[in-house]
Amino acid sequence: MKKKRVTLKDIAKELEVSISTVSRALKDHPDIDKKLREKIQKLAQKWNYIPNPLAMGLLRQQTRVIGVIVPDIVTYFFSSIIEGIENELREAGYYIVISSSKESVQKEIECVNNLLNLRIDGLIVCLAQDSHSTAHFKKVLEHEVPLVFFDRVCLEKKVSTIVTDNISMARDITTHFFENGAKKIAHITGPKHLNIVKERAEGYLKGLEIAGINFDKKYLIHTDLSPESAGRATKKLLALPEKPDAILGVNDTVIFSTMKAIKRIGLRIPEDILLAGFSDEFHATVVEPQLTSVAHPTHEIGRNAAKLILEQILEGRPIQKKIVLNTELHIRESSIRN
Amino acid sequence: MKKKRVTLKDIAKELEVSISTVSRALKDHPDIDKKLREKIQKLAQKWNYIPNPLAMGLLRQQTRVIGVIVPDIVTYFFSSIIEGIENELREAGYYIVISSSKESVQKEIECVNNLLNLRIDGLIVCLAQDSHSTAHFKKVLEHEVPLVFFDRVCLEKKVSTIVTDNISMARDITTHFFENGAKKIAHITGPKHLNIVKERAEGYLKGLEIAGINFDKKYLIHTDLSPESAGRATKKLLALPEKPDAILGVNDTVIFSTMKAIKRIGLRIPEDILLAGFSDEFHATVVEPQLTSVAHPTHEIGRNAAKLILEQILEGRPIQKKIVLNTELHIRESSIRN
DNA sequence: CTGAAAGCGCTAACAA
DNA sequence: TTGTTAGCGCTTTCAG
Repeated sequence: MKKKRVTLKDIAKELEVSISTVSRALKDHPDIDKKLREKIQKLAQKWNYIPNPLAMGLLRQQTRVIGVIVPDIVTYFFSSIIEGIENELREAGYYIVISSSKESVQKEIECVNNLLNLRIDGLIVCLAQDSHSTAHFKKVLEHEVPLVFFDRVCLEKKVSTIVTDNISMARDITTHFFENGAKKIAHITGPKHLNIVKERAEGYLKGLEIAGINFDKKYLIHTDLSPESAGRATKKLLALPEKPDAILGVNDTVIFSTMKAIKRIGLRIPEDILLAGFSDEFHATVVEPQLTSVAHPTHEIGRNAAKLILEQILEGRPIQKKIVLNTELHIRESSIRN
Repeated sequence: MKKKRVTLKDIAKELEVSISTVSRALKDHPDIDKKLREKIQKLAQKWNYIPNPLAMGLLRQQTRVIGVIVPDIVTYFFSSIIEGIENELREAGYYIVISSSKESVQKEIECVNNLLNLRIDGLIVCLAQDSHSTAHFKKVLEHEVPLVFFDRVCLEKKVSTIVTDNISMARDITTHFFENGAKKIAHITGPKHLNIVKERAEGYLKGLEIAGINFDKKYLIHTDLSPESAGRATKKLLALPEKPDAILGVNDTVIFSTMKAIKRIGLRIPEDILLAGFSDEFHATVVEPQLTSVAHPTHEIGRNAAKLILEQILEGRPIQKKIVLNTELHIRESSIRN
C-alpha cells in the first residue's frame, strides 16, 4: 500500500547526475548550470516531485506540526478558535493536530505527552476545567517547545497568553442587568481556580458594587461547566425563596441549560428573569428569546495564538507576552425589560 | 530551541554497547542477554527515551497521521464526527490533521494536496457542497492512500463510505407532517449533485406519494447550504400565494435560518408552519419551539470511518465497503399540531 | 549474543 | 560547476 513517491535519487538516476546536484537545482542554487537546472526542474515538475517531509523533519528536527489541546471541539467557541488557528498556520505551512482533553486533566496530560512524543513544533492550549497542576506544561517548557495558552491560562509569568477583558465585561453586564430593573442578580460560573471564573466573578462583584447591591453568596454558584451541572445550579437558584431576577452565565453553553431549566418550570425570559452569557455562540440568535452575550473575537484569538507560536519558532526562544483582546457586548432580548 | 531528545545513540554510548543492541533490547529481542537488556531498558526509562517518529516514519514510509477534510469544523454535526474519529484513532496510536474545505472545491483540492504532500497514511472526507469533480480523490487513490467518505460521498464504486438511511427518514418525516395536518409540504435542500440532497429529496417525494399529495416543484428549493441562502429560500416560500404549511430542511443549520425568517414575519411554529431538520444538533432542544430532527449517530459515523481506514492500513489494500447507519427521528414541538 | 553497515530521503560542508 | 561524504534516528540484514 501507498505507492512510492518520486525522490531526488530517482531524478538523479534518470538524468545521470548526483543527488546533490538535483537538490541544489531544485532550490535554484546559482552554482548549477542554468541549462541543467532547468532540465532538472522540468523533470521534477513532470514527475510531480514533492520533498519528503519526514526526511526534512529528521534533518531539521522539526515536524511543522503544531499541537492544539482544547477542552472539547464540539463547542462553537472552541471550534471557531481552531478555525482561526488553522487559517493562520496553514498559510505558514504548518499543520495542526487537535486533541480534546474532554475537560479532564488526566486526558490533558495524556495529550501533552502524546504530542510531545510526536515532536510537535509548538503547542496551543486552553486548560481543562479541572486542570490544577501545571507539571505537564512545565515539561513542555523543559523540552523548549513553544507554548501559548488562550482563554483559560496558567503559568502567565513564563508563557504567552491570549485572554479577553473578562472583568470589565462581567461588570458591564451586571450593571446592565441593574439598569433593566434587576435587583437580585445571580452568577452561575465554573471551577474556582480558572482565571476566567475568577475574573468574571470579580467583574460581577464590581458591577454589584456600582449598582449598590450587596453581594449575597447564595447567588453565586460554581459548576463544572457541564450542561447537567448548569441545570442543577439553575434549579437551585429557582428554588430559593428569593429567586434571582437575573442570571449571568460564565458562558453561553451554561446559559442554554439555564434557559431550558427556566422554561421547564414555566418562568418567562426576560419578564421574570434576565439572562446573559459569554462567548456569543452562533445559536445565541437562534434561541428564544435571543440571548444577550459577550462576543469573543474567536478567529482573532486563534490567529493571535498561532502568530505567537510562529513568532517563537522564528525567534528560536520563548516569548512571554500577554495579549488582551477586546470583546463586545451584544445586547438582545434576553436582558431587556421594558 | 527545542531541546535534543535522548536517542539510541546516547544510550548506546553511555552503556558502551552498540546502537543495534540498544534497539533490540528495547523491543525485548530474545537474543539480547537478559541482564544487559534490563540495564538498557532501565536507562531508557530513566532518560525517558521515546523513539523518534520522524526516523521511524522515514524508515517505514508512514506518518501515523490521518487527514480529515470536512466542509467546516464549526458545525456541531462535523465537530462531533471529528470527535468520534479522534477517539478511535487515538487509541490506535494515530493522529489526525483536520482541514476545512469551507464548502469550496478549490480549498478541498488544496487540502487534499497538502495532506498528500504531508504523506498521510489515510484520508477521511465529507465532500464540500460544490464538489463536482472527483479528480483530486482519484489522485489519492493513485497514491494508494486509504480513503473513506462519510455523509456526502462520491466514487462509491471504489471507495468505502459511511452513510445514513436518508431516503426512509425523509419519507417518514414527510408522512409525519401529513399526519399532523400538513398539505403543502416544502423542502429546502442543498446542491443537486450531493448524494444526501438526492436521497432526502427522493424520500420527500416518496412521502408525498404515500400521503397522496401531488408534488409541486415550487415547494422544492435548492440552496448552497449557507444560512443566508437558506434564509432567502424561506422568504421565497413564505412569499408564495400558497404558503407551505410544513418545511423539511436538509439539515438543522438550514432550519435554524428558516426559523429566524419565519419568526421575523410573525408566523408561528408549529401553528402556522411545521418544521423538521436533519442531524439533531445540540441546539435543536434549545431553540423554541424545540426542533424535530433526525438524529445522526455522529460518534458512530466517526468511529466507523476511522475503523475503515485502520482496516485498509492493516490489510494493505483498498477496501470497498458501504456502511449504512441507522438514524432516529426525534419528534419535538416544531412538528406537532394538535 | 553482539556489532558493523546499509538505507529510508534529504541537506550541507568539503572536495575536486 | 558538480560530486562525495557524513549524518539526522532508527531498523534490519549480515557477519563475527
